Amino acid sequence: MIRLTNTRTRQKEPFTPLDPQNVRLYVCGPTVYDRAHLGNGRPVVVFDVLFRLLRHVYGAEHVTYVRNFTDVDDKINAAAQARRDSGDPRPLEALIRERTDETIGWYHADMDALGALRPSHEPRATEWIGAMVAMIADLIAKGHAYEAEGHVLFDVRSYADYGALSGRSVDDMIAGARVEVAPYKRDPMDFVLWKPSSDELPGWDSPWGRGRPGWHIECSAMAYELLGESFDIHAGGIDLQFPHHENEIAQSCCAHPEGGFARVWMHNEMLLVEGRKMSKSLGNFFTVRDLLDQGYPGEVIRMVYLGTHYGKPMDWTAEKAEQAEAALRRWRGLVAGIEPAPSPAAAVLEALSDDLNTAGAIAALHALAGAGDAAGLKASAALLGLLEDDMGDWINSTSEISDRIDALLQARADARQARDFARADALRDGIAAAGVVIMDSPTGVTWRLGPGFDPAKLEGLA
RNA sequence: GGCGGGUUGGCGGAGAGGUUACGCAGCGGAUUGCAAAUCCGUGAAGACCGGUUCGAUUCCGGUACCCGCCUCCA
Repeated sequence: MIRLTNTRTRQKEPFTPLDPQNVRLYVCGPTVYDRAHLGNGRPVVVFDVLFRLLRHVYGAEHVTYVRNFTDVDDKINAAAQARRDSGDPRPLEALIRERTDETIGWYHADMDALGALRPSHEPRATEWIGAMVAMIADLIAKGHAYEAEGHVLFDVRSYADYGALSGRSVDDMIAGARVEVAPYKRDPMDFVLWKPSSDELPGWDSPWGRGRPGWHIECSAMAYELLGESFDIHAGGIDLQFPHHENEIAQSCCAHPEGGFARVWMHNEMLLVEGRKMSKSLGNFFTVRDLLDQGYPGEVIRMVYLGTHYGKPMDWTAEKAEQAEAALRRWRGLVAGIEPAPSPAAAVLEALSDDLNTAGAIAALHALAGAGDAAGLKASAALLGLLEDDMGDWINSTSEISDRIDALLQARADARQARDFARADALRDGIAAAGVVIMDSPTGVTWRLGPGFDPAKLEGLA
């Protein structure tokens, strides 16, 4: 029995799919204007574990996972416009498409490196404009939206439950007084479904003239087309709870009052770096690719993400990465060449079933490792997307490095044989300082690469 | 101003109204030429003030501090 914290009800609830033959999950994906930063990776990994858990429980072919690409956005437009200003003669639409194609390629590469399975569908907003226009027209027809000065706006006063997800009333929000008031809005909280595009901006023809969709409508339209008017789980970062998810609910429930839209809402908490909010001004802003390029294996980053429950803020620290790497190296040594057990350990499955308690699941993995249950460890770790064969390349060294280390260890062995302990210890300390863990045993010497292995430090040792 | 979340041992980080979380580090031991690795053992906690209870770190209320959202944002 899976239990999930439902943001909508603020309670942990037993999860019962609408249709166990087709469990449906929607996660808000990235706006594709740049590399995914570390914070973007957290929901991807967290809800990838949810995807894996659902596949395990209901069968891989009985879970549908949709994650969108937002490729209509002013930042994308600006990036394309900048390219055009610098002399690129191609039309804006082509430049935008090139930019978003490139960014999606990066996104896939980076998320693949984190061990995230590809969703069942990854719709791009620009390919579903027709569905959005249809939904907007329907909302106007049903009296939930209105046209004003080329814009189409959602009428929040027409939907009594507006604000229910985030626990605010329209009046509360207006009292907050930071709402941008446009003269054509009936209510300051009304939000844009469609906005006009000038000639320098991408646009599509619509009953309201050439324009482009507002941000929120794409998720409503694509979720409806791919998952139906009711589905099981909608997830994303807590920062999306308001206004994005609130607006999605308003649009979807008004357009399809026969359905309930998402039954369970899940939100992951934000990410900190060394205890502080990640921001460009603090100089602690980095992308997943930055970390990968610095030599942090994707699997290590993934393990750090999963070390904190998704509902709490997660602090990225170099120390955590080091500990995760050390544990993974030990575990990979343990499971090398081992066939996974037919099913994951009950303790791991129970932890994950309890509101995706990944930290608890990792503790259970430690217990399996401690008990020497390599087959169980490998099968259980797979549920978390860890210790999988295709993610283990980072653990292996090249034969060149391996030969170098073997040669140094042979020199040390010779020195020990000659009882030249000063030289033997100097070699040992030098090898260890490079990040190689040396393991002496009665049957011989073995070694493995430890955290922070730096092959350059092996140079100069002899 | 409005809404929401958090505060656990040296550090990270879970569960549970009463019984060991777990990991890292530390300490003791085995082992070692000395170490490392490994194995065995081990001390240490729940912001503050009240309340409920036989009993609360776990439930309720308040205080303090921290954080997020309310504007593009995972």
